[in-house]
Amino acid sequence: MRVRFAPSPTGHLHIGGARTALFNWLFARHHGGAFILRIEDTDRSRSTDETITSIVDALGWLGLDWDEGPPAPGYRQTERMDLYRAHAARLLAAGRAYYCDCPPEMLERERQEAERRKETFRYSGRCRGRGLTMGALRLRIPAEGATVVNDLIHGPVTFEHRQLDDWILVRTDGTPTYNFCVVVDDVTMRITHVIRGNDHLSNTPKQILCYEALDYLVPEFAHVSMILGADRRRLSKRHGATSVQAFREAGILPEAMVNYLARLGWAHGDQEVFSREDLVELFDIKHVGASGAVFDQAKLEWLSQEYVKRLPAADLARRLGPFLAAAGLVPRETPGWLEGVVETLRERAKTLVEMVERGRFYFERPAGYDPKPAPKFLTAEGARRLRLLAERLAADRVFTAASIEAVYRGLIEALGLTLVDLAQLTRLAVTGTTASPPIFDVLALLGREETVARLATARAVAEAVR
RNA sequence: GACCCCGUCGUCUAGCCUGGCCCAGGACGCGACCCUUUCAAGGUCGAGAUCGCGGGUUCGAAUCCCGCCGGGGUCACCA
Repeated sequence: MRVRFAPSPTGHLHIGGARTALFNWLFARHHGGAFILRIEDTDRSRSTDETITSIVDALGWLGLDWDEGPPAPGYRQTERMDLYRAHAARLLAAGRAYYCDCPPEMLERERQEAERRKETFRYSGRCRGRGLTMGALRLRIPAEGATVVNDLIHGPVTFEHRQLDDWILVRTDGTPTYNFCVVVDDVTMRITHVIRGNDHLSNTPKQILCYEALDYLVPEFAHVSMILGADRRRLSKRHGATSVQAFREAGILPEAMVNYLARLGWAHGDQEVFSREDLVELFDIKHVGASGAVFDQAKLEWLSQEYVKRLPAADLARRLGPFLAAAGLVPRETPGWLEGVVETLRERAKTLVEMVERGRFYFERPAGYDPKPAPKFLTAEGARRLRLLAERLAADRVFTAASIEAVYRGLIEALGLTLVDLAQLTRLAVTGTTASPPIFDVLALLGREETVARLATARAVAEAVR
């Protein structure tokens, strides 16, 4: 079995394209077939090498590796012009295609006329029997009968031939049209299953007729539904982030993206979390739903955190690296330190970006104190407590979460306080806010010196208030 | 407009082929409570779907049949 993903490089890889790519990849891996990447860059003006690179990067990030495709030559339509020419010649020689010299203005007039009569415009077939030797090349469509697309997701879909017209294979300037390229490419790449977006379903009968005219075997088709925005309209930039790149930058984990995309339209009973191996093993194109699916960022983020929670600390720490760098934060060199930090943050971050924000205080001193709780804690009494805390912590040689806790327990005992009082005061002093991971872990990670220094700073502020 | 696709909690879905186990199950989100040094995480409970609507078949329909409505896609010498 051979499948392909054929994006046109007109921008970043879109979420919908990513899902189509994923379904193709899963299908290939599940059946031990080949996954091919082909770049549909016929429309040169809109294609750039940057966008191709961007798509390739996005697929790489998602872990969708291809068995055939770039950078090997021959997988970009612009490199395959000879193939299209040869197939066009065959069609012409076999009488399955003919030249048409109807001027565009005339066709445009007919189109408007048809529109006025509230009819679908279809080419009249004026040049069918004229035996011209130049012009645009059109495919001769049988007038009678119907073509049925046996879609793996939708079941049989019938199209009457009278709804179709003799479409253009090759333009007057000699360039092949998209629908023709697709057929030639799929056929010459020996694609057995065409899994693509639902928006191509209507084009499929035209393509099938072309396969038949070429006397080729028709592949199987599976048309995946569209991804919709909250307003149930096709997902677009208007709905916010839609490129894979954007989610990557937002710190979503790729395994979450893959898991989420797979679950969007496909299900395996009640299971929600699937490893890549699970997906490869369980994926079945027949269980892909036929209806459109609304993209739900909240659920994606939930899944992302599921992976944040279960990834090995070292792995997570490594992945956090680029995000820390982007925020201008530098982790300590101490072996295991960043892993420890990440360990305290994983239960409170859905994305790597959120993890950086929530853990910022590990890397730099608080720029200020949260104005809401500050007046409550940074008082004369607060200053006294901070002094006592700093004194006792400075004397703690081991400085582990356990030893620090002992210091706190001892002090609340002596002062007749509860742990919250001291914990929140410390949080404010050390992180700038009253929400943080378990405070003893935080202090242990910060180290004795840094902790004492931050307590001293806060104490100075508290005393100044007085 | 024509043709084609789609229509189960707000959202993703299971169930539909092979009617009864479904006065519809799970998950996200939402609410409450528990746990608790804060925030989370976790646990428990809850609200939430007359299965798009209307007919029919049947002892019985989300599941089968017919009609309708709503949403989307395609109708280019664009891809």
